Amino acid sequence: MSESRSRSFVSAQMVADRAGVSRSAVSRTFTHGASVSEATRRKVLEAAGALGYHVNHLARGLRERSNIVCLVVADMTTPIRARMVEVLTRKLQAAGKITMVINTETETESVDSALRQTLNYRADATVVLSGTPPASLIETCLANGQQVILINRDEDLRGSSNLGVDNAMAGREALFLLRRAGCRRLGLVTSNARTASLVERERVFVEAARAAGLPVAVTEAGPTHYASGRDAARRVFGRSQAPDGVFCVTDLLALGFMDVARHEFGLAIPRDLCVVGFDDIEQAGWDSYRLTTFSQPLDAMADEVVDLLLRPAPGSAQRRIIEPVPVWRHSVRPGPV
Amino acid sequence: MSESRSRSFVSAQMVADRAGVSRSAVSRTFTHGASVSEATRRKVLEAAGALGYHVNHLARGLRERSNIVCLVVADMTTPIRARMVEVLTRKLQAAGKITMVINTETETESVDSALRQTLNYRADATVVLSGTPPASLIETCLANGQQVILINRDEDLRGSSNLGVDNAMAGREALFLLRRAGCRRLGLVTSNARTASLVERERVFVEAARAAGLPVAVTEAGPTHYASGRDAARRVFGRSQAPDGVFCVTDLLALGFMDVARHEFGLAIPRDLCVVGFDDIEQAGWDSYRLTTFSQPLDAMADEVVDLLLRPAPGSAQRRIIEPVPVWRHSVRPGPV
DNA sequence: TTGAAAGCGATACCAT
DNA sequence: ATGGTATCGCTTTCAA
Repeated sequence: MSESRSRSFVSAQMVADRAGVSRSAVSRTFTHGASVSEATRRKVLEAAGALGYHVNHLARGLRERSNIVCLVVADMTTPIRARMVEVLTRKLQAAGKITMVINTETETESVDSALRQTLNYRADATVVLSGTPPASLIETCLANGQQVILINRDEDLRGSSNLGVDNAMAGREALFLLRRAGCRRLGLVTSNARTASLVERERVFVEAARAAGLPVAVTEAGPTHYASGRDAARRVFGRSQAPDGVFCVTDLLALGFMDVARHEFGLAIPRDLCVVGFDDIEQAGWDSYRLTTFSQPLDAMADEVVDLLLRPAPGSAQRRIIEPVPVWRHSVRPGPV
Repeated sequence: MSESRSRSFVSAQMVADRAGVSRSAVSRTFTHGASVSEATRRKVLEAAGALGYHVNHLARGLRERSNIVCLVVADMTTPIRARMVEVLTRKLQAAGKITMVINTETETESVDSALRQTLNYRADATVVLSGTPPASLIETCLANGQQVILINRDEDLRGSSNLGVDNAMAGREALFLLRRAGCRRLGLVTSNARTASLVERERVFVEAARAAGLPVAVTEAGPTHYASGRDAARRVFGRSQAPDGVFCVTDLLALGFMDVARHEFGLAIPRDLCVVGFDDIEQAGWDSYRLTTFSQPLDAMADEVVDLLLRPAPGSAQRRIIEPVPVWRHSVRPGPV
């Protein structure tokens, strides 16, 4: 009867009518591990197929978990972020979750409204890749039984789970690499984003260098992009005392830095200049760059997120640090010239 | 009372109880353009704030549109795809929609299950960026009142709206550029993906060249990635008759191609070799490449998608072709040597 | 195994 | 302007 109207979703009731069974039978057929006779099951499946029935997860989510996970992210076109989104959506999907992406566009824009959306859609969890959510809102998410997972945020907000890479290690290791290459005049290039991760890499690198008696010229460029790396290089090599070893806190910065150093100042890498990056984006491996850098173990991080989601005890908010892995390529000499 | 239990979402009823009004009043307060007295409104808002209430969009979606849009996409880490996803999520969000991302991982993997998810969550529309959905499923989506928008798919499936760039124009223009540069031995590099877009660019380029009396050596590499461009270059320059003008159907292919041509075969670009790409990914503009290419008008495409969604007459499935815009950089000479 | 019925949370319609 | 009620589609008791 009512199926003829089309142009609207088909419900379990319609399937039940057509199959000549009760609405409950239909529900059971699609609920894993429910008891239905083979005969009923077949009838239901047949009717469902004919009608094009699909279980309404919205309605299902009314009573239990929605299986929705929100991803709050800015700067999605950045290679590293794109990879994070890809890995997360893929692994979440494999775990039976569906991902809602909330694009906060700029790091500064309020994550606030994003968190609210997350609440509106009754997401089981929110994964924050960008920005700093206000503590009060996190409180609200938690109070509503929603998990909050912060990635590379380091803000250490109570109740939220934190996941990040060991930035200190990267800072120390970068210094080690440059010193081993015999670099004497060190430089550090960072962006004006000043996120906790970036600041930490800078701090450790500079402090370790200072401890070794090597001062570091710090250059703060614009946003964490290729163009900022270029700008930084122009500034750095315009000065009298140009560095011969530079740690760029991000691959994108490093790539822009290298291009200007080479094409505008005629520097040979790694002969005249050694460069270390961070992230190991795909482009870092391209023949024109062959950048020595640190790879973020994205798979491991995504696995951890899924694990956190599936874990029965969400109360135990924790902080997990994952080690980045050094990737030696050719932008740093293996030893002094 | 019940608010103390926490660990569960707060409902309109709780807010109503606390504010001492009816559940309807709460609903009205949050429905745009409903009539509530200022006094009631204030009481509701106050209670809602205290309780941390957020309208349940899942429940709302039970009766009317869900405002969910599904994005079916593979190969998300690819710069062009990442940008598409970014633009779409951003513009959809601005239009009051929320985006669900379904990662189909590989072009070949069944878009089938993705479409089903879309149906499960009662998405108002599905935007397909990758893969070829089976016609029958599209049928089902449409029958359920869901819009289907295919981007750069060209499969021309009945009922779905199609959006794409003018690949023929790019093929023709690429040839024009290379001929003007005085190239005599033409080459074309494509991937084994053989999507409609890629095939079309190839077809038009080759046919136009043939018409002009210039044969084209076609090289089909692996997937549409940087590594495939490198492989192609190795194959192409290993042969006796190396080309002096090449159209790579994708920037990623072009970049890999350029790197090998330069670093492994010592070719100077554009002196010894001219290269044209397609997509205008960010890296194409980097100093190491300065690739002449065509830019996909992603903003316009996203606007069109939003427009399609908001349009009252979804019955009129249409096909919109948008012109890519040539981006002249330095991988092609302005004239003969 | 099966069907009837009670929610889940919100909105639209109807009276008031 | 306000409150009561039906309804959306599903899952889950509870009886039979």
